[in-house]
Amino acid sequence: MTAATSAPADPHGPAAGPRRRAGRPAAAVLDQNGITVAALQLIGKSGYDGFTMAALARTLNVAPSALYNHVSSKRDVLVLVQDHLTSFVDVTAFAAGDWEQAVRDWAWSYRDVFSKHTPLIPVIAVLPVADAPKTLAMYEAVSAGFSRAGFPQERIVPAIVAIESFIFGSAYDVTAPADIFDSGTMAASTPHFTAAVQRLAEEGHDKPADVAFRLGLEALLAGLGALRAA
Amino acid sequence: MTAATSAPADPHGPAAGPRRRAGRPAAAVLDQNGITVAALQLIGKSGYDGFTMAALARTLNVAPSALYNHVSSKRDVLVLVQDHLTSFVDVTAFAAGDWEQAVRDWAWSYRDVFSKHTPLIPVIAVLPVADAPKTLAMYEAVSAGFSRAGFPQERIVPAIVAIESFIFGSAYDVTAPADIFDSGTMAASTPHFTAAVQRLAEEGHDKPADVAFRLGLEALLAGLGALRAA
DNA sequence: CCACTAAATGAATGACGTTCATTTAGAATG
DNA sequence: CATTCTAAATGAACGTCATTCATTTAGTGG
Repeated sequence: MTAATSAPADPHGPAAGPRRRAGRPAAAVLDQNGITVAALQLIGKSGYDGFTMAALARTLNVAPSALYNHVSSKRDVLVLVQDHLTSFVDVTAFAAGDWEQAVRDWAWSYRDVFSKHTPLIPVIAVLPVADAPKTLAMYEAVSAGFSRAGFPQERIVPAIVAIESFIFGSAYDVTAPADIFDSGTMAASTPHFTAAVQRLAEEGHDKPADVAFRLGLEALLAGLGALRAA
Repeated sequence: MTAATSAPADPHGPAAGPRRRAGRPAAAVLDQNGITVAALQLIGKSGYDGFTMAALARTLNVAPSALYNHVSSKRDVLVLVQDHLTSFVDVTAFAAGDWEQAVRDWAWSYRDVFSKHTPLIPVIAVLPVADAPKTLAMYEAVSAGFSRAGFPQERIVPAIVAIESFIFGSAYDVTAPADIFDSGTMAASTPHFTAAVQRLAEEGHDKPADVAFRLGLEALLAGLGALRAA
């Protein structure tokens, strides 16, 4: 359905073979990769509010409608951006030996990448992997690491999904306002919660989102690591 | 900023005291509670795509602009809906003794409620608790349970946040298409991942989202439970 | 030179959220 | 009872978007 889907499978990177049937016009001003890069730049400069098809077309010196020759919807552009971002997620540690440390590195970098792009989370979370080749490549690296670490085959996907779910939720946390737990006028009626918030504020020097992420990730690592073969 | 914020603190429920200074017109057709209930009904019938201010006004037999006397934006309506939904999350088990089972019950019901309302997740995840009294009440019940279970004070909030992050991410999973892990034409280049997906499909009888949620939740329970005082 | 085609154009469309000047109608005041 | 005040509702705008479509443009292979 999406342009990302309808694009021909491209196992050897963006520069596909020149297989065309008929006369072809001049080198196109636009292509999916150019749109993706321009979109990412625009989002970086204007945020997701300023990211409109008109603004994207403007940065490419093109009419808005021209985009629809290469992309079937705005959501399609977001899918392309999302997949591109995924290539910035660090999976290198899965090539080495230490499963725990590899998951740690992967999870932190994954969270960091998407905490700057939370509007993409509703897209990525339900996107078929076939529509996102770089995301699929990430899954391959991660599941290879799980497999080598002695994870039972039938638990690999659920374990990855569980960690990923935690990552997505945690990415939102990073963007939450600092006073999100301030009870305001209702503090008196919520003594336990208010006390807990207070104690955390006294104690903590790291950012609250990082404290929670570390705590949850280490718990997951401990709990999931127990599934590995001895 | 939001109407939920600017609404007067109301410690005794919706029926506040009749403190008015001057003449008051007839009983208003609209109020925040009525808007919230109508919004929830509309979302249930038409989904979040069909949920527009115009459609909401229509179900209330009112002009769209009339809504803005009681609510300052569409986001405000979503905040009201979100807070209302939170009252359907089950926290009763925290009153009993078993911390693990209480967290289990809470987490599953929390996920089930919001898996039908994933468009609210970007809202709820970064919403100050002061703007959502029922959500705050939930936190109070949960943190009281953690406290009684022997959790160190300074870890209570991070632990709740971690579990909640996992819940939000998992809520998206529930809505993912069944073929989300189908590698399609790229299966050959992702052998480990494809094999893992295959094994899960053979093995599993539960819904994949439930398998992943159970696995992650039990891991979190084990890992976080270890923090409790002996 | 011709025929074909992908790509770009520019105008138009239809939603949608939101604003605002104006009207409405009950309640308090004297 | 008449006046005055005020919250609430109205209906007509506005501006912003994503998206569509008939038409034009310009290389390329035959």
